[in-house]
Amino acid sequence: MKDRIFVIDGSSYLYRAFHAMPPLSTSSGIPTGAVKGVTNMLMNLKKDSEGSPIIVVFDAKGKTFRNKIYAEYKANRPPMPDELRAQLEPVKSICKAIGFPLIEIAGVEADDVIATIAKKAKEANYKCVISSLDKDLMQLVKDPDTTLMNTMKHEIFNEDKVFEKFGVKPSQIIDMLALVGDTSDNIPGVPKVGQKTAAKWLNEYGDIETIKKNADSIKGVVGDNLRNSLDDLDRNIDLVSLKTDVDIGQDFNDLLQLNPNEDELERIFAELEFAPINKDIEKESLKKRDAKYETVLNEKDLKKWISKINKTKIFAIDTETDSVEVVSANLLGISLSVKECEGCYIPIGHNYEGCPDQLDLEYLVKTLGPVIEANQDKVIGQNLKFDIPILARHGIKISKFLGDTMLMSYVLNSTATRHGMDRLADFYLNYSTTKYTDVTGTASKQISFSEVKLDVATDYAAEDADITLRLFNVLRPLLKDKPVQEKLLIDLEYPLVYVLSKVEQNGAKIDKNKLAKHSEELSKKINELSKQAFEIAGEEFNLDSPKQLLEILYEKQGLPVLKKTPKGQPSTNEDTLQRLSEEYELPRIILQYRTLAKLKSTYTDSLINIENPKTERIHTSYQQAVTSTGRLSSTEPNLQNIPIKTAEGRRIREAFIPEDGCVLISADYSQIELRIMAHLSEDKNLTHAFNNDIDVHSSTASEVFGVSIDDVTQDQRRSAKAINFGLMYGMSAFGLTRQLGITRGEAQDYLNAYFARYTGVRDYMDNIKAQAKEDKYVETIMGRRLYLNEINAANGLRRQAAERAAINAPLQGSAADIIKKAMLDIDKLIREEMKNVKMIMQVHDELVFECPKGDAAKIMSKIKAEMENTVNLKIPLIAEAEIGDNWNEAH
DNA sequence: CGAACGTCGTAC
DNA sequence: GACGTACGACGTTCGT
Repeated sequence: MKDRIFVIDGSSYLYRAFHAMPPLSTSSGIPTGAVKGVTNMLMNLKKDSEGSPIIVVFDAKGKTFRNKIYAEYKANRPPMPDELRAQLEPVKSICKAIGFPLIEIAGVEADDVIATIAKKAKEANYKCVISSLDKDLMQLVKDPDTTLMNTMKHEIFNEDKVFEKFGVKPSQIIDMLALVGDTSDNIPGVPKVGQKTAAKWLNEYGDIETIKKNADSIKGVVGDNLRNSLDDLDRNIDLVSLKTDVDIGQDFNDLLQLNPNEDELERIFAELEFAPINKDIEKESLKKRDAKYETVLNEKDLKKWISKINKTKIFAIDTETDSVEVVSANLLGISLSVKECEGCYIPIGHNYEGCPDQLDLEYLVKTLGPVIEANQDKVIGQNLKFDIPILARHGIKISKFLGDTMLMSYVLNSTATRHGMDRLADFYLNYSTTKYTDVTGTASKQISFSEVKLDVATDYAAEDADITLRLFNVLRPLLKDKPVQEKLLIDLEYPLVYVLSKVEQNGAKIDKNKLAKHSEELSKKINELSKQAFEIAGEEFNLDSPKQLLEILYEKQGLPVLKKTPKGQPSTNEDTLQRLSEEYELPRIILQYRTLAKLKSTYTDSLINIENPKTERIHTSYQQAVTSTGRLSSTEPNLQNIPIKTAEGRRIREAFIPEDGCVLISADYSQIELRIMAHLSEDKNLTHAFNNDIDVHSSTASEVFGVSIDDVTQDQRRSAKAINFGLMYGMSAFGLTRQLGITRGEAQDYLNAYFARYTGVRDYMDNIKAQAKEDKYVETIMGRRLYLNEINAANGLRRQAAERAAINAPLQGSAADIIKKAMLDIDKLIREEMKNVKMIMQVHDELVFECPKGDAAKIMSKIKAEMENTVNLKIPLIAEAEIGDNWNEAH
């Protein structure tokens, strides 16, 4: 048996790439996302194939023999989207230029060509690997020398694997497909028969002929269906059986040659503005195997790397630690990379049976530390907000850096992918990284990184530095094409890394006793409520289980079903229970139970648990590259959703306290998103209200309800407030109906009245939607972009959701930009003239500080002024600040 | 037994 | 289906 040949279903690659990739395009607007995706996949396969022949097959236009058998074949296929059609020819050109033979035969489907090639390969003594997961092609695996491969996962479908996946042997695949049918090809199967049933029958009877003979012994509706479908089955078999005798128009041996045309490839890449990708993929195909990672264990090797750092223009750094807690993690090692595919790991804290001697931490800090510090403007990393403070605590101070790949990716496209390194490597480099849990294990079997053997640790850690460097080299040119976003990155996000890091490390002090006492009280009330609920229900059940709850409420108690969840279950959410509780006791108790259980589990208990034993404060982690709009998010704990609306909830805020002798200052932007709406829309009425410091909701009420501002009732103001908020979220009349408990007609009247008075807002909303449809993105005042892939989607629901996001993102995102800038400005103020002030929290439009009692009034007014002057809008920005002995008092 | 998903509820 | 952005607790389901 000779070597393998690979066969690619080009059309399926194209569709997969089209859906997997973001809608990239050239500067002139030619779509290129799918081309890039396919190119990456081809290059990847080329690398994996180790020089074996690769053949690419495309579907050609025209009716096939299947249309003769069955006129409706593929009749319901939607046409290829224009954006994809435009990328078909470039993909083919690239295939040819890379040198892959390309087959496309009019009136024959790609699957039949592939089947024919597989047969010819067999005759020529080749193994055939088909890069596809198409279930129609699975029938070919009946030959042990033919396999299918999931290229992304390097998973091979042989006979065993097919059986595992489909429950039948490859030789039974045709029969199974005939029984089940195929909605996407418009082939009707036996009604109510899916893969499971078909597999059951085939395992029992062996093949479709025997099933037909025994059709009478199959019971139930499916049995009837089968007996009614017998005529269709023969036709289906003909439809799903692949032809292996297609005239492929050329000699098989000619297909085994690679005919690359590098000049042509370069030309196409230049035309598609792919230049950097070309280089990287070429390198990629060479280097995954060749990457050289070394462990630095002695002074001589360390000196070598020090020299490399001094000579290079860019180097990547990454740290390994024994914990993810920045304030207490111990450094276990540092990895470096100065050149793609090269890297080192310098362990200092590994500790296991037989571990070689490592360099001393003190020595490392003394020798490497100054070199890193002197070369800090060459430093790049992935999420340096973690590494910089760790290094600083061990004596290596990096006070500025060249780049952070996580943030680069985030400003380029906040929604293209998540921005963890594993995802970025996959997305931008088509590289599958070694995962942390691959070397440490998971959960109960997890070991500390310090126990990971040095060779394994080196491969993992040095790869991290290497990949960071490679990512940087790919991302930097992409950013050069987007100077506004690059500026946002360098002027806002990078310096913010230091501020966030400091806020996280400052942490917030909590009154644990107070929380514990509160928790105790909650327990008692929760127990009482549970008892009451069980009494009414007549049995005990888990109040936390929506499933059990709906059985009790709707089945046993027979309450009316007012609303269902998206999955069709009767809903038990707050809204529904609220309405039910007007008439019934049980839902009212459950609502109370929920409120208290939530407070206890999510807040009191969890805050106590999460206090850091070393600092006796809680240190949240701010995520700088998570939200689509540019906001921060906060985890472990989430400090951005601490209760405020109810008195019981506010008790949690009372447990956030200052150090002895200090107070808390809370400063929050007043109506910042509405002000941005006024700024962006230049709406006369909205602008007037803000310019004259008129309460904006009262002002809106006065306009909408046509009364003088002094005559606005509480109820009118409440309605106006709902309208103002709803508008920023793209809310419809329906949403307003629910919010205010008014009729649909009334809600529509309100909205009509609003837009009649606020024409600037109306025009802004229309314009931003139109602009989004044109550009596929919207921008904030600082040029942060949110790409809206679904803004032109055929699916109305998704399209409308994207339209609402188009309205909301510039408002929410601009507010995020502004407070981020305010944080930088205030941090500067703190460093220069208020060293005794700590910034300790950010909650979207609010900043919380801790400072000595005596200076508080002065500090507060400085902070307020800084926040109000951080940007110049067409309307004034107002910050409201207060001082308190706990967060509840200060806010 | 852990990962992934669904439902619910908290914030701005 | 109908209001944007998040995180997390808890239960359930699914696959190893």
